[in-house]
Amino acid sequence: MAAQGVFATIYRIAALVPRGKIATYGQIARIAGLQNGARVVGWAMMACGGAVPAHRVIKADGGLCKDHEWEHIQRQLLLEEGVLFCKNGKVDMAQCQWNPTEDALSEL
DNA sequence: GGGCTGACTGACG
DNA sequence: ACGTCAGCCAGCC
Repeated sequence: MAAQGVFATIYRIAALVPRGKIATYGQIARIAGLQNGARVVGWAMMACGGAVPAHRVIKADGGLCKDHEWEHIQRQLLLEEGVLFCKNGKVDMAQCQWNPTEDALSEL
């Protein structure tokens, strides 16, 4: 896989995230084969154009993108999917962080 | 064809 | 706890 670049792999992984769960940029990057390619993932999400549930991809600290209108949309979508939020306004990663299974990754 | 930028992360001072 | 530095890949000038 990844013949089209890490890009395709990232989309593939992001699409595997089930409804009501979330994953971090770094997590997806690591799965995609990148050790510190979180930026690539973030950029991929920006360019996804809705092709993948980018709203399920958040920062490692449970927060959304620092300052963007997208943050509001993301939070709203996550709430609709049943993702829990902490008092600080961050995602309850302990409950909603996606735990990728080997079976799911084998489809990559 | 070279260099900068970006929805990030983790380590260091 | 906060600011800075370096590392990854693809797209744009």
